[in-house]
Amino acid sequence: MVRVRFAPSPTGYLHLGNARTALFNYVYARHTGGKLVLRIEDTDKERSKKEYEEMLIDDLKWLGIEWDEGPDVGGDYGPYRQSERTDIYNQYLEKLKESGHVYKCYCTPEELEEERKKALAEGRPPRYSGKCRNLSLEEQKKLEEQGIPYVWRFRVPDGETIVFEDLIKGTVEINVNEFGDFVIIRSDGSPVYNFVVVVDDALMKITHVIRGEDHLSNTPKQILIYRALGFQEPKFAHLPIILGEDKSKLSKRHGAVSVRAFRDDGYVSEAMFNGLMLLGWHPKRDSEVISKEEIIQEFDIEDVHNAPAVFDRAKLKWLNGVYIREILDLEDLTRRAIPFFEKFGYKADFEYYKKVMEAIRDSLETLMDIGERARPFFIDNFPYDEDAKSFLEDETGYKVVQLFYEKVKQLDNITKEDFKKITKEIQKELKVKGKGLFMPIRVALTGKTSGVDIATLVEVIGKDRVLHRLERALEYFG
RNA sequence: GCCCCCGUCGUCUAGCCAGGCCUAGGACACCGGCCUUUCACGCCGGCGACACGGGUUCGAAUCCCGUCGGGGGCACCA
Repeated sequence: MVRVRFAPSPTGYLHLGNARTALFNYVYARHTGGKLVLRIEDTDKERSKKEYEEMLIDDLKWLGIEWDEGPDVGGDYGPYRQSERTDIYNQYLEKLKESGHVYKCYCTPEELEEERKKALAEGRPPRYSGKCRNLSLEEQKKLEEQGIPYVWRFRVPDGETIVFEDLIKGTVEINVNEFGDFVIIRSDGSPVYNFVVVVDDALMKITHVIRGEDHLSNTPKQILIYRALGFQEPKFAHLPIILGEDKSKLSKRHGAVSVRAFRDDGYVSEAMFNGLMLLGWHPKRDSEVISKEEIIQEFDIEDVHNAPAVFDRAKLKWLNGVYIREILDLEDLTRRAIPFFEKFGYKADFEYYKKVMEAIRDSLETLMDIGERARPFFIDNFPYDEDAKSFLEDETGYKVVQLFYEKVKQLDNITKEDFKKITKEIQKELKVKGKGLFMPIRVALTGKTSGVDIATLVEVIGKDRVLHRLERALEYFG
């Protein structure tokens, strides 16, 4: 049974990179019929916040990711919040003490920082010197009597090369001399990531660790701990990181990079899911528009591309448009669009929103575009664009609108068909066609030279509002 | 500085592991055309890449070596 996990630290919104990692884990779990565990890595008290955890969960759910075990749903391997697992970590720290894999280190952060700088300046890898490695009990006692705090360091065996098979990267070899004895318990007694991640993954029976490539160089440290504790190592798969336009790791500097931001900007979750998957993975067929179900069916972790990917906003936007105009069901789409209508102050009932969405969905890329494209359906007293005025300042144009007004007035109601019939009549009577015929009407009804299909517009807004707008235009340009 | 990872159109990628089917396929973007009462949508077409240099081979995008380039990591962060 495959067991994978997504283990974010609640230090902010759900970042696109993390979202993608979560997605790959989720999809892999579903593909293999395994389980996905959500674990909150909140060992950094300085940065972790409870409200961030809720936002994180909310964003994950919105994206369509479902987990089988986690802080909110429970499970057999909890607790799923690291801050609640302190006893467990202490228990395993004891084991490491007994086996002599760890020792106390009394060096101060200042001392270490100095060593670090010196090493860097001399072109050596900045690693811990091992100064406290062989302190005698008397020496330790003496230091403790002076009230000097200590951390627990893991004793790294000298010169060993750790080799592991990464499902994406292939064989990776790293010599442990690259890093010195590393801290696993802070001076305040709290455990550090590299230690807890191993204890948790092992105890939670994680079989595949799928995470960002930025963790690649941590892996040997973790493998050392797996071995020291006698745990079986999981399989590792390191996903290439996501880059910004400038090819550096995607961060806030690159603009909106949280799932929440895209959601607020009118992106639909299906498009985010699809789009994020495309960063490093590709369906077998040519079309890149692919549903969650099909992805789950087709996905395999070993098919993940191994080079970093630049996040392509334009493509995600296009994909979002595809979902809006071709894939989502009208009713569902309308429901999701309501917050956006409201945001722009466009008030109406559901049926009306639905008609509007039907009319404009083909021209939307994001739900935010509703502000622009839906305006003619809601705003009656609009300004006339400068470049649009000429159509009504033109004598024939003005006559077209006058005649159109007369004809609409005689109808009970106006439908698309009526509109076609009327304009055809005007065409004959005034001998105008094409732009000369439609533009004056368009400008009179919307104030613009471009936008939604006019026949549809008049049918949706109805006779009274059409008349009102025409009167207003005739008066304005008369 | 050291270590690790990576290098196919501007971008995401297919192909690479099992060398010939590749005068390198698709998608986004861009450009042009068509459709259309407008914008958009849609359709059609165009532009455009195997980082470089050696080797192995009858034959290399695919295998090997080197160079260059990019990225990540080197915390009492995760």
